[in-house]
Amino acid sequence: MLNETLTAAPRTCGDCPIRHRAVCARCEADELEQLDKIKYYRNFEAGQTVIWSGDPMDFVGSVVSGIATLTQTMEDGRTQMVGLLLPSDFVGRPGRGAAAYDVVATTDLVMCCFRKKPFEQMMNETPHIAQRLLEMTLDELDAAREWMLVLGRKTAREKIASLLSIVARRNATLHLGMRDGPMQFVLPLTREAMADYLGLTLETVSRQISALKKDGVIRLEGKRNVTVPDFDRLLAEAGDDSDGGMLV
Amino acid sequence: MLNETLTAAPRTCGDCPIRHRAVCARCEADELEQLDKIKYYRNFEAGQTVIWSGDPMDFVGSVVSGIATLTQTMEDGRTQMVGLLLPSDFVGRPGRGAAAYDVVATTDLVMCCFRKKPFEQMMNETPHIAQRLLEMTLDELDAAREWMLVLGRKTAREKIASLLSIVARRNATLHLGMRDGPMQFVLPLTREAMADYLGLTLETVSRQISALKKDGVIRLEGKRNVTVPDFDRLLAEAGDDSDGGMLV
DNA sequence: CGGGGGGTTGATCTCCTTCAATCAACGTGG
DNA sequence: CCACGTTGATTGAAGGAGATCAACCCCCCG
Repeated sequence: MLNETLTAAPRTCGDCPIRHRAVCARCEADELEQLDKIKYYRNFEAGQTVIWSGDPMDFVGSVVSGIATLTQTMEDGRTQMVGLLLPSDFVGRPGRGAAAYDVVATTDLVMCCFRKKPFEQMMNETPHIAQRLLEMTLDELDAAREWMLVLGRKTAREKIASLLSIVARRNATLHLGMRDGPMQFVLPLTREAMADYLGLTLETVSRQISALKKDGVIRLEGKRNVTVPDFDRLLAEAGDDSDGGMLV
Repeated sequence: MLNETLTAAPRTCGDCPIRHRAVCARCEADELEQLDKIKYYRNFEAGQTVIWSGDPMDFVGSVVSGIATLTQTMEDGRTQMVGLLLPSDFVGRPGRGAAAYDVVATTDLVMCCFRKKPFEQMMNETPHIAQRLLEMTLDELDAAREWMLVLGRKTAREKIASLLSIVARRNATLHLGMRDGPMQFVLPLTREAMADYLGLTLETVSRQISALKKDGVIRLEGKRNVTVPDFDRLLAEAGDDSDGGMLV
């Protein structure tokens, strides 16, 4: 359960835990070699800002381990998370000079960065990268649209249940396709981060989590360790149909 | 002002009003010829459903003229719009067998459809299509994220102002880059569609539009014709900084 | 003339926010 | 070792923005 994230950069692409899921997933050996020449690792501590919105970006890259958030902020300080970056997720937009969002490390973070200019050039030459990036972007677009339903139409309780089910599902697929029985996982977000994700206040998040606990939908050990005794029940609370809207 | 949309399909790709902005934008003459063999036009009347979520999709395509909406619906009937499809926008996801969303024609609609299988094959062979689709998908993702801020953190009044400013801006860029002076445009959506877009009820939409009118932010002729005397004022009401968060 | 779709407006209710107090865990320095 | 501050979280009380329920209008069309 622990140690699902490395804390150090892998030595070579062969060692890389995200080798088969990141933007480089489809690359051949020679293409990896090319990428290797323009890549470098960067480490961030929990809480550190990776990029400020509006700053010039001279790199793009992948999350190797740890979790980061993508957020937008209004002048008066209201903030909305618009992306949750997990290992293998891609950061940055080829062709864009400045960052559009704040990127903040939620946990300790390792990123595999590519210098932007040469990466863009490689994209034009080797279709494997562009193909994979298209696939990943389409997936993100689907996730964003799913989230628009959550933000626009779901109640606070449903929002929390939706977030929990998403984290739970991701955890299950990560850890060798859910053995049935109660699922357990660690919430990677503070109450405030959850509120920013769901368009709520942190007080409401806290209240609804307590309510779900009281109603037996989830169990808690400490603040972060969640157990879901009945996943279908959680999905029902999220307002999803029980097959979970699988799109594949 | 009128007749910005054709009501009939173009005869050839050369005539096509979206030739330089759609998924085929980067194609060479020979590639267009190839596309021509797998394409066909379809017409829909206002209100008609183009695709039902969950239905098998044997085509993908572009909006040639008219407007369509992408919506998600929960079992109890709550619906959230997750995309507004304007001329040149792409419909469908290569690689996916079934539709993930309802697509409904808001106005009379002409679509340029490609049979899915051969289109997917062309995508693998000609990078121009995949490149353009990636670009378009990244733009859509940015739009979706902008919308997540609107849905999650803005007030009803700000939501309406945001929607109006988006429609206004699109109209301005379409019609030869805003001559300054009051902008005018036609709202392409009913109050109910706006509500579905913004995560509100149609009553709230109506009230807030009335309020913006009373406060002089907009003027109305009939229900649909909007005049914006001071665009910066509208942006301020939307909670955007006056440069409009340009990302380029 | 009747009917229906789209829109506006009013009254009431409710869910979530706001403001505020309290708590537990943790680290730090005297 | 204990007082103190900090950070994340919980809980309570009060208020408000928007939902809900409902009446009504306008206009087009059969």
